[in-house]
Amino acid sequence: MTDGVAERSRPRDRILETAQDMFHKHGIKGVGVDAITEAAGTNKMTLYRHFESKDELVIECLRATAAKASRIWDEFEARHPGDKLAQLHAWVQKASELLSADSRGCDMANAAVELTETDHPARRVIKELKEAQREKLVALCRDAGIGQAELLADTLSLLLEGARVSMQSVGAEGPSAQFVRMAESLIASFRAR
Amino acid sequence: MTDGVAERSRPRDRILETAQDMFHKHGIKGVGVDAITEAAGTNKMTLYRHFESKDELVIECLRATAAKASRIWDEFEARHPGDKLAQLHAWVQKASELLSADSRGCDMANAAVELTETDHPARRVIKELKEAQREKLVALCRDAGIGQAELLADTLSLLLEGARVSMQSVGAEGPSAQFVRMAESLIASFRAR
DNA sequence: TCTGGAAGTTACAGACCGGTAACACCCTAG
DNA sequence: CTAGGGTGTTACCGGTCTGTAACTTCCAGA
Repeated sequence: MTDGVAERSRPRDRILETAQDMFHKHGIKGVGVDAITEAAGTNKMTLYRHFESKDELVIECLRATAAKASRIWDEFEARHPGDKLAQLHAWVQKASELLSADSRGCDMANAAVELTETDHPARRVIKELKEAQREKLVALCRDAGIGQAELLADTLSLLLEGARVSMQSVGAEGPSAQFVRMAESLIASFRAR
Repeated sequence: MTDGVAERSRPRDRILETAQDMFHKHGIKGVGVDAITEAAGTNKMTLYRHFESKDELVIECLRATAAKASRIWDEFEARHPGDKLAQLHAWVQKASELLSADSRGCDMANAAVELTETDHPARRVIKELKEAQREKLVALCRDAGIGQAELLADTLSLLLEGARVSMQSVGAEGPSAQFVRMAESLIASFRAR
């Protein structure tokens, strides 16, 4: 049967895509490799021929997710070429849209919550990817002409991260409902300084 | 052997305390009931005589955690009786202290991330407890004489929630390092309106 | 048409999981 | 001293987990 994953792509790609989706929805420890391969229309042996372990698969999924996020940033630049302030507003808008569309939050943050072993191989990858995203937002704020760019970027980061996790515990009608308002008035106040 | 849990309390109390600690450190799905009972210096049968299932134990742990948090709020009132603004600053201070002391974040939010089944019995408890905490912070902001009390409370909530989860993915040197500064300047700007 | 590698199949190992049954023990209240 | 409830012990159930072995099937390219 088809599972939403294109049937005629290569097994490795199907596994990666299916795993991303299932890890996102059910958590990492909430999904077994058997379930992934079945949903991907393949089998366990094929998974282990392409990924040396479940942990390795998790890491590849996180990288893929980060790559998708990166493509969204490209859209900002494409839609508002050179206009960094407009891109920052677009970031807020897009973040809000993703919040409404999906209540399971950020895969990397969720993974960090689930994978508690301090030496888990995925942890350093999570940290690297999150740091890269932070750098990007700081650069965007700075290039948008904001003075305390790091502080604004970090505040926006925490707001979004908080909105994503709040969504999962109290739902969409909780504090996260006001995210856009908070972010926009924050940007305004930083621009006024 | 002793495990930090008082040896001469009742088994039920030892189990509850140990489970809280282990769920907090290693996550819910990362700890088995065997490990809990062993660390609590008792056995599985005794656990199941006091709690009808692991899920039920999880719920009791969350309630206990919320009760501890509630006691912290009592301290605010005790230390700054009647002075709600001082209590709000104390809230910021205390939040920051807890952030520094422990990088595993909020048990309820973490549980919400781990327990993805929408009908999991713990989810409604999490929602109730989180909503109660929200109410408290809103009331504190309002009683401190702040106009848009709900908005400030929700913004502070998201900042703290974000700081707690950011801590787990990027560490203490990430955006969460600026939490106090963000919170205080936010309070100041709300007071100025 | 032949061949070699990728993919599928089945079965299994070994560990862990939540939860239960049956029974022995101990300690305290009467 | 005795009875009984709380507790400890051991063994087990059925299920799930990650990961592997051995074998078969399929299909594309030479």
